[in-house]
Amino acid sequence: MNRNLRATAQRKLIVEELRKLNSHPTANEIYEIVRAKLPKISLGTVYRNLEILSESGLIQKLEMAGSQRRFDGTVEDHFHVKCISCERVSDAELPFLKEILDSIEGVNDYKIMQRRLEFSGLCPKCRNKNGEMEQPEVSGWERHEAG
Amino acid sequence: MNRNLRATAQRKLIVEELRKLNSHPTANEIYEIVRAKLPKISLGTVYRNLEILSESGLIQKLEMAGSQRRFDGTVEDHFHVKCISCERVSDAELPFLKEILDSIEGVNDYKIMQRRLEFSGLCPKCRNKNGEMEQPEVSGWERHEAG
DNA sequence: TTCCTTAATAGTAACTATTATCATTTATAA
DNA sequence: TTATAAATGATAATAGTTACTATTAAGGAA
Repeated sequence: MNRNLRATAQRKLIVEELRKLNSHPTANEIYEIVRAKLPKISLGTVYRNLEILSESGLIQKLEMAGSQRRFDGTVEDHFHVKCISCERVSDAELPFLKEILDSIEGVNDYKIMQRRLEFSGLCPKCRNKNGEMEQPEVSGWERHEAG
Repeated sequence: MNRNLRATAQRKLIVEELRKLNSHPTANEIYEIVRAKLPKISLGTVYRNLEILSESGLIQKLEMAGSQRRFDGTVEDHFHVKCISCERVSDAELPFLKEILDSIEGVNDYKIMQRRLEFSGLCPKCRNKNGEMEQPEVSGWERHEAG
């Protein structure tokens, strides 16, 4: 299943730069970073390599709900927290929870192969700026009786 | 925060049809369904209403990792399981886990406001068709020492 | 009831993130 | 050193979603 990956300059640089970061950049952010050293690299090459590299298990592809795909130079399985205000993503180590989730092998007759847990909220910086956020409320014609 | 929603035929129909289903249709699938009764409705109207209705808490917007947005006529908070083969999404009731997750109010100095748990795997139908799936393996120049 | 204001609509264009295509270049095994 | 197939850069295409705009129609006030 593992195709033979050639060690191209572009590919090596993408892995190298990604491993330097502990942020979780998007394909486009990675493109901007590697372009500093390899100005002729194309965005398509970045996308293609991020895909191939994550398929091969060399990097991790993060598909967070409702947002753009991000990538992680760290392969170890961990959870993520996303700031709903500035969109940044941090790692969350919660071994206790990881163990509980991994023990769940079946739900509704599905054979479970992946468990994804993702928190979102306000990061320390945005928490100060934003104060509190208000909740929407239901009213009017739309209310219905029972679920 | 809750704007005054007018009771248009389009809006009422979208809510009504969505509440009939226990599948989790995409915007386009909802468009096809309501078009049967309101042939002149436009896709933009469907998108706009799904957005407004979920902001108002009348329906639920599901942003599953790596896939298209889906909608749920049920507002009650619950988890989902997605089939990696046919893409269909089912509900998962796991009150035990829900309680644990809700008790987590902070991670890495983030103030947690939402917890999303999402399983994926093979649904009963696809499990029979597909048998087992293979794992990718790492090899070659790319290996690096420690994380 | 009729009128008025403004939200909502249909139709369409635009946009964003991602994938595909293809002629050319280049890593690597023979 | 050369042959070959993987990878690249440039660009077009696609999918899903959002924005725009002239027109229609809720729903409160007169």
